[in-house]
Amino acid sequence: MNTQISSLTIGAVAKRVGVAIDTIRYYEREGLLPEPVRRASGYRSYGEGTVAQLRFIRRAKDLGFTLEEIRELLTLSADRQRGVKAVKQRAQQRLAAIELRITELQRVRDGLAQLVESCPGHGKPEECPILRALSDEAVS
Amino acid sequence: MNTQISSLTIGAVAKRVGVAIDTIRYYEREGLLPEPVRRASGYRSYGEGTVAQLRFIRRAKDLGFTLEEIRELLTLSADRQRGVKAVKQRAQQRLAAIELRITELQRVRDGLAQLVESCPGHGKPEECPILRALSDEAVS
DNA sequence: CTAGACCCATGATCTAGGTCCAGAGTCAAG
DNA sequence: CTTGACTCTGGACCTAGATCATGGGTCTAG
Repeated sequence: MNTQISSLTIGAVAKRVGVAIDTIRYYEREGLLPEPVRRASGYRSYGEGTVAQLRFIRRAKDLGFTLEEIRELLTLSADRQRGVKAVKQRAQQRLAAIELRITELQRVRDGLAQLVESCPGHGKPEECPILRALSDEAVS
Repeated sequence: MNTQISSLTIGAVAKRVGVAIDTIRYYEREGLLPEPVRRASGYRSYGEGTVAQLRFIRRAKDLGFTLEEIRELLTLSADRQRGVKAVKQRAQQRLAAIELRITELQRVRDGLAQLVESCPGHGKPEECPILRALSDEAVS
């Protein structure tokens, strides 16, 4: 049960997860990874659990969580029972933030698309709708 | 034609545009605003043109242009004839980048929404689909 | 003429998430 | 036992877009 099956160097972990060595040490400093066991030489020694945790971190980051939020998720996930509820809440918050951002971007896209369409692509700068829109008041 | 109608201090310009004084000086350093006329005291003296240009910058920023891109837009808009075409191209590029970003975010949203839906919000952490998804391999 | 608001230049600091470097020690293959 | 790859710590540096601090000069209303 308690057997230390594998012992990976930081470089091996980095390669498996596809992340830089410096990033691993950085996450450790930032409290996203626990301080690993050390060999006599001072080298960090990792097990497979670290690989999984590191993948967790990268995936959460891909979903747009900040490292701060991920640190919280990790704490929550360690809390059996109460953790799950809180994790779901955080995920819902993240979801809402993403949806808001999408809506914002769609507004921006629509505005910009209209400008691009209405610009002939030649003529005087003062007749270019894009430049006019950027210079004029109304921004909606 | 050449009359210096108004003479605004940096603070007055800042208030009109709704931007910090430091930001104006920063834009000047970064080459987004021309170096203004100075009073005998060394105070910067601005006309209405600067207010318009500053609003241009803020609006472009709201559309997601970087300051670097805005600097380019300003240069292009000063180039009569050829400027307009290039401006339109930049706007189209920006548009494409925004659309790509929207698509990416939609993918992320869909993934996260599915996780949230499938999580009961209670139970053991190892049964929570959110935590499982973050920990497990498949990321799609 | 003075108080308080404003402005000046210069350089440091901030956020986020890392990346890079120097100088020294360690490991493993041959 | 050497050589080359790897790792260690501590701290500096990076991007972008500002923001803040310091210590001083200026403007203007009363």
